[in-house]
Amino acid sequence: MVVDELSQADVDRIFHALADATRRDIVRRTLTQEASVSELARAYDMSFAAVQKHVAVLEGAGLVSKHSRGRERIVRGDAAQIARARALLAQLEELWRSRFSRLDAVLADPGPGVPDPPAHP
Amino acid sequence: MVVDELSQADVDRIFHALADATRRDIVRRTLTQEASVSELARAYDMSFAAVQKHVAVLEGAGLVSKHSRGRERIVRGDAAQIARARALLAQLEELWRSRFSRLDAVLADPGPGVPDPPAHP
DNA sequence: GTAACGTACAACCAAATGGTTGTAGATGAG
DNA sequence: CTCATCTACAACCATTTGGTTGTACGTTAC
Repeated sequence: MVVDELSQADVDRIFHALADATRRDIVRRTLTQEASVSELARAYDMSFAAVQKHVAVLEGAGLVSKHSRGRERIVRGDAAQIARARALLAQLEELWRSRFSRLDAVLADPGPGVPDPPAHP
Repeated sequence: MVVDELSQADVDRIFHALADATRRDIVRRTLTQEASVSELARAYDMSFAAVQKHVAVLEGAGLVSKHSRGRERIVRGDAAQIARARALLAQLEELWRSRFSRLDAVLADPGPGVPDPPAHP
């Protein structure tokens, strides 16, 4: 599979979730070591509820998952979802590398530096 | 340089700019072939001003650049900025792959393999 | 059992977002 | 010159976002 099934709305959610420094830090942290929501909340200068909301945004984007452990909710970063986002960007770059394959532009505009224009009888 | 100088606010802008399907499409389009703002505007079901705003967001994030050509403003996608965003995601993934190397007890990290576990008498 | 902890969720608020319309300035075409 | 085109930008509006506080509930510790 080149890019697995991600709707535009899914991609919207992923990039939106990554467009916040606190959320990126939560992903970074929970990728290396899972943590409870309150452990995360202690790390940032905002209320518990605010951190809870950030985690919810990340979870909605599939960038972290939560599971229960006693009374705690353990948050774990999902590297696979990040890999999907990276693949999307790689696709864009690939599109750029192949930008000259649009040959119909050549017909209208031979451009400078074309030493040997094709003769057409 | 591993990651060139991008402030957190820069990264915020890049991912926020990518968190919209119309904007991603503009990037896709202008990566393969540059286009004027009005050419772009014709492609979407919204006002010229709305497209103009999207282009401004992309430009603020460094994902496209604009230059004048007569009375037109030509928009061109910037693959280098996309590469930077991709590198950030790659960094996160790398962090994940090395998540077991965090043995903070091991101050002088001997690296993977741990050939000689310390004896404690 | 009771108290403390961890979480969920609602209600509220200021600011940002994404769209609109309208106006005005440059530039190219006839 | 005159007119149409392309762009910039302001003003406005509904919705979303990112934060707050407060309340309620399940779980662990004592």
